[in-house]
Amino acid sequence: MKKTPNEMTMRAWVRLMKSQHLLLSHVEAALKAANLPPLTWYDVLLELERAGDDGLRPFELERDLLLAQYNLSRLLDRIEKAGFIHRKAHKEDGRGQMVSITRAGKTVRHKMWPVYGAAMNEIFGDHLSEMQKIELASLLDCLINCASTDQPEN
Amino acid sequence: MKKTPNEMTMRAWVRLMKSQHLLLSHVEAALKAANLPPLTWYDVLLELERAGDDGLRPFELERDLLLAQYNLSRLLDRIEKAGFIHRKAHKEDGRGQMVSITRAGKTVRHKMWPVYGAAMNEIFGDHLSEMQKIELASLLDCLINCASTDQPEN
DNA sequence: CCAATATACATGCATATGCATTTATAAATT
DNA sequence: AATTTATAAATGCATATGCATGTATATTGG
Repeated sequence: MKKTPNEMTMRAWVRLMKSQHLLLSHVEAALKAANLPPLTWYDVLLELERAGDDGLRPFELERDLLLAQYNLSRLLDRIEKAGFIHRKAHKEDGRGQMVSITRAGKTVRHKMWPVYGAAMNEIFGDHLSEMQKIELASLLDCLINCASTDQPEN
Repeated sequence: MKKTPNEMTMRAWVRLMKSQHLLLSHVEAALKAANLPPLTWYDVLLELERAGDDGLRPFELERDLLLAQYNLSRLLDRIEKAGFIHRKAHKEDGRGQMVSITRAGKTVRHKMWPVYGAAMNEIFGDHLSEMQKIELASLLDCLINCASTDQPEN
């Protein structure tokens, strides 16, 4: 069924790409304006904060955040260099490591959230009703599930 | 009204980011697997093909494609180097130039479309009904309009 | 007409991403 | 136990992106 998309498919596709781009740029710009790290750092820090003191293995972060392995490896380098995470060798698995958030990491994440959240509301949350958000989330959820099951990637 | 987003806002936000990421990766991977240029090239080539023989000014492309100026400048470098576009000085505006698509550019765009289209259908089009696509497009359209009017960027 | 400012585009430098490969260890197979 | 295969993570190299600034021309306002 390798057909070419119909009109409505293309319209929805383009809007999805464009809206995401606009919304993400807005939030990134807000963070930058506040002299805070980029959004990816927030995602990592949040995962780690939720994971508790033991932290997570990089490959777990990789799956959760949909990041490529080499990409995450270097992202962790940067965040570590900034002092927001801590890496140590894994006790049992000699190949691996444990990544945990530091106190400074928690602090910066807490400083990021109001900026992130406000920007999210401003560009997104405030423009849709609760009902619309539910509909949107449901439509996208369908896509995400299909994509995750159909596709080999992740 | 700098409030923190509510639960539904966050759910919808995350899904929007995640779905776009999954869908886009799928299409990019399909193009790469077919030894074709990335999606951005397609967008540029399509705009130029639609624009006709005279082509477009870079700043017009910039607005249409939501690309940063310096970013577009280098993108055009690469596409030009590949022989898919042609740049020449603008006749009246000494600062500017005209960018037009070459025959090879048209050819490659035509080769890209079936791959792009098939991937789009596979990961997106085929998983939503026409009605759902209309709903989705409409919801996103609202966001795009708000973002474009609210925000200074573009 | 000329100085000040704005617009169009390019570029040096830092950072980020992708790809392929490498290193190290673990698990599985014989 | 030795060999193969799989998994965890890092890295050299190419490409892409962002930021600030540079260069050239155009426009505006005195």
